Amino acid sequence: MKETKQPDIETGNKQDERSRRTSSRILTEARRLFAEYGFTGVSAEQIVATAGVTRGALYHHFDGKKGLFRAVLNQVQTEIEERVKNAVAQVQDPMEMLIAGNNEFLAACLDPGLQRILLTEGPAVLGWEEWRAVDEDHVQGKYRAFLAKLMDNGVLRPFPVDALAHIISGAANEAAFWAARAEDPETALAQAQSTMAEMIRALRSE
Amino acid sequence: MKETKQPDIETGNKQDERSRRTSSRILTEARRLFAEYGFTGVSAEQIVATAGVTRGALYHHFDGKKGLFRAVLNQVQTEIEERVKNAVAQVQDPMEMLIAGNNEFLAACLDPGLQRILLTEGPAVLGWEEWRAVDEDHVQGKYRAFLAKLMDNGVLRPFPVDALAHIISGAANEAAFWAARAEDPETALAQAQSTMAEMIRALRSE
DNA sequence: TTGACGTACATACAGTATGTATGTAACCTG
DNA sequence: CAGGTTACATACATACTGTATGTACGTCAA
Repeated sequence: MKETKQPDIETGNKQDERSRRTSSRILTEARRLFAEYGFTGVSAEQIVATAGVTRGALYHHFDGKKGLFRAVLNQVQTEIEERVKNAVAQVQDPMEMLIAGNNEFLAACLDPGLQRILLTEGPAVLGWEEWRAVDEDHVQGKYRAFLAKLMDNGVLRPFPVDALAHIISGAANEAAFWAARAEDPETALAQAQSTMAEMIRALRSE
Repeated sequence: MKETKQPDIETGNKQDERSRRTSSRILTEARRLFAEYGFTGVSAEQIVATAGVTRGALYHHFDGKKGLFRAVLNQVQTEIEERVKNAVAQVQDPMEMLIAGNNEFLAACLDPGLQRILLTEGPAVLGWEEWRAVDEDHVQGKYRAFLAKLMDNGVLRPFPVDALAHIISGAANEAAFWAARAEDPETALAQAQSTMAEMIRALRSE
């Protein structure tokens, strides 16, 4: 059976132990290599070679090279979800939660490897729709729901919530690209964060 | 000599005539097929076959498959540049020029094929940097300069201009993705346009 | 006009990629 | 401890890219 997802907690026997180690090593190397060379820039053979196995193992654990990429993307998304969740939990004001989450997302995407997997390769390899579906499951879905709540509560002025969610998300993605490549990424990050924060605050009900 | 650019106006002799027809047909078919299947989803052989030539012609006129894609992207960008320029020329108020240009860009990107070439495949095939460089030559460069002017004139509040330009551009790109896939793209487009317009207006000096 | 040279391709070939089918050793289970 | 299952490795068929080479046609000077 091809995974792509974690196989729900295995029993502790020897085969499963071996399985997990192998698939985990493939996943780790795939992430490293995809991050550096992109999906088409690295061959399945190179990935499994650095992981010390053959392509047989890859096709056993994942649904081909594309399935492997999917698994890598899910891992990346899960990590970002965690970071954003933690950042948001540290403030109380709803408006500031929005901004804190956005700031943390931007900071996370400063890593060029993560950025390439998530933002550059993701949509091209999986197609925009599948890519968005993955995102929806991790951060975008909750983000949109939160926006809707803020509008219901009258904190934000009324906007078409889907449109607004995509606009902000797209802004953040591109800002992250830019910041990561700037001469001084840290300064650029700060500028991106403050500029987006000001734009978001401008959406408040006056 | 590999082109990628138009070969400056050829003399009207028979060979050049043949050359132009061949490269033009390859370019046309490449655009159609890249738009529908993406860069990796179509082989060079398929492109030249529908164009009625062989891969020899492709490698003669373009710098390989990637060079062909570059040429297609440039064509797409040139068309968008033209559309946006015309739309902007129809209004006088600087603030409205900004919004009119943005609206027109969003409308242009409703076409899924154009969208795929420009926004999905572009960054993945060429890398974000080269992709941005192409964009810079066509619309992004002028856009940024215009933003800077509006800030100098005090029409817009002061922002880091690079950050702001990328934020707005990224917002537009993602809004276009969303609108094109919405159940009702026309309504979604209108929502994306009005929402972005409101956000842009919120940047004015009060 | 003609013959030499350049242009615009076509064809052939080599290298590398992917997916699949099949083999096999270790493991687990009744 | 036999029989089936799991976790891979190996072998193979197919496809795609780039390059090297061949060739017919066009062009131009003598």
